[in-house]
Amino acid sequence: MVTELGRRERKKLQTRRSIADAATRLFLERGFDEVGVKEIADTADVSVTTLFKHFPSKEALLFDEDEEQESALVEAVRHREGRSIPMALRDHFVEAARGHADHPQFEVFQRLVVETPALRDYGHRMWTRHQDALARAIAEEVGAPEDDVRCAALARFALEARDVIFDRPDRERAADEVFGLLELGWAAEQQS
Amino acid sequence: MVTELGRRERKKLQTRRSIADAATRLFLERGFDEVGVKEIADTADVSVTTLFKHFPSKEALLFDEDEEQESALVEAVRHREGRSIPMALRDHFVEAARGHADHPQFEVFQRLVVETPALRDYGHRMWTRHQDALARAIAEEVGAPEDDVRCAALARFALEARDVIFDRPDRERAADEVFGLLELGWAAEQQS
DNA sequence: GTTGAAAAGTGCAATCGCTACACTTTTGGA
DNA sequence: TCCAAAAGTGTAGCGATTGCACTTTTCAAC
Repeated sequence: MVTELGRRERKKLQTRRSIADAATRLFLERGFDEVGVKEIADTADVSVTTLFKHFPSKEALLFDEDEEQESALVEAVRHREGRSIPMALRDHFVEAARGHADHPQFEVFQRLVVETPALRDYGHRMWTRHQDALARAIAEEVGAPEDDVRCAALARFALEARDVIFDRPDRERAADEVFGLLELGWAAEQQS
Repeated sequence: MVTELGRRERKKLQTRRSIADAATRLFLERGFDEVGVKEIADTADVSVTTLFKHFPSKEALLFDEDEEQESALVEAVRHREGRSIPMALRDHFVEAARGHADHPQFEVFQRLVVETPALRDYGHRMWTRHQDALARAIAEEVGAPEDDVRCAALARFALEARDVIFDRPDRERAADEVFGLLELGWAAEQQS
């Protein structure tokens, strides 16, 4: 079902992109706190009002399109080929980290986020938004009630694990240890 | 070493208290977003400048003095009388919840925090600040290096556990399940 | 094709949290 | 007694965000 979007939608997406692009470029060049929304709007050749019609906050300008992340998490739990759920999630994170290692832009992006408190917080909040979706996927996978506590906890822990692992030198080993912590407790009282 | 603080310190603490009290009262009466810092300052009979000399942000007005929480966490890990660390933390949370159940003011306070995104976020950020201290205490307890990954992960998970448990009807059972998830994985590869 | 309503964009004024600045008052100790 | 540090004040201002009234563009029904 390819939704052949008309000129209107196309233009809308276009201005949205041009705003996000301008913001990302300026932020990377000079730092989040050193760039005002006015300047971003000017660079993208739109009004400040328009900018805020497209994005709910200054921080949101940098975190665009993370719907893929959520579905990727859910997929990781679903198609896991015999592995336990914690191990499947571990692999998912490790692979994602490897994927990012390719693009050198990502390194700079991460650096900016980590070093700017406002962005660090916003990013973390966006990330943990996936908790419910992930918990539901896990529950469905093991036939538990949708709001099972253990599933919710595992989802939350897995999402938090990313940050714990992130600032370690050897991330792969860190991932092993952190998810290893969840593995046994999860296996007990659980069929898969 | 009782620090006999002089008139100056006493007055400072006094204005600080009167600001915090005014803020708390107004927030509880009308909601966080419905009260401006100007009004709080006026109520406490100080200038806005003075208010911000005592508190770093509007949110901080409600979360005063949580240094006790950190030491309580560390103590829970230290004096645990044979229990495993996850179980000691579980008990600590359950007891804390029971203690709060006594004061009915606390119910209202919690309600305000949970229902106000800005406060929810701020509270969570303050809470997770304890991660490092807790992780160090755990590491010291089991003789692991100060920055051990498993210790850091257990600390983070335990702190996050509070929120997972909070909105469940039967918090005690929820605590059992959530910390049970950590128990086995922690016990493996660990002497205590 | 024309037209009319919805959607996209604009510019301005205002709110609100927060900070810098220059200033007065208070206070504790030498 | 006196002085430097600390506490407090008022104003002016910044920057993100919103509401409002407005113009322009676009789509679709007629």
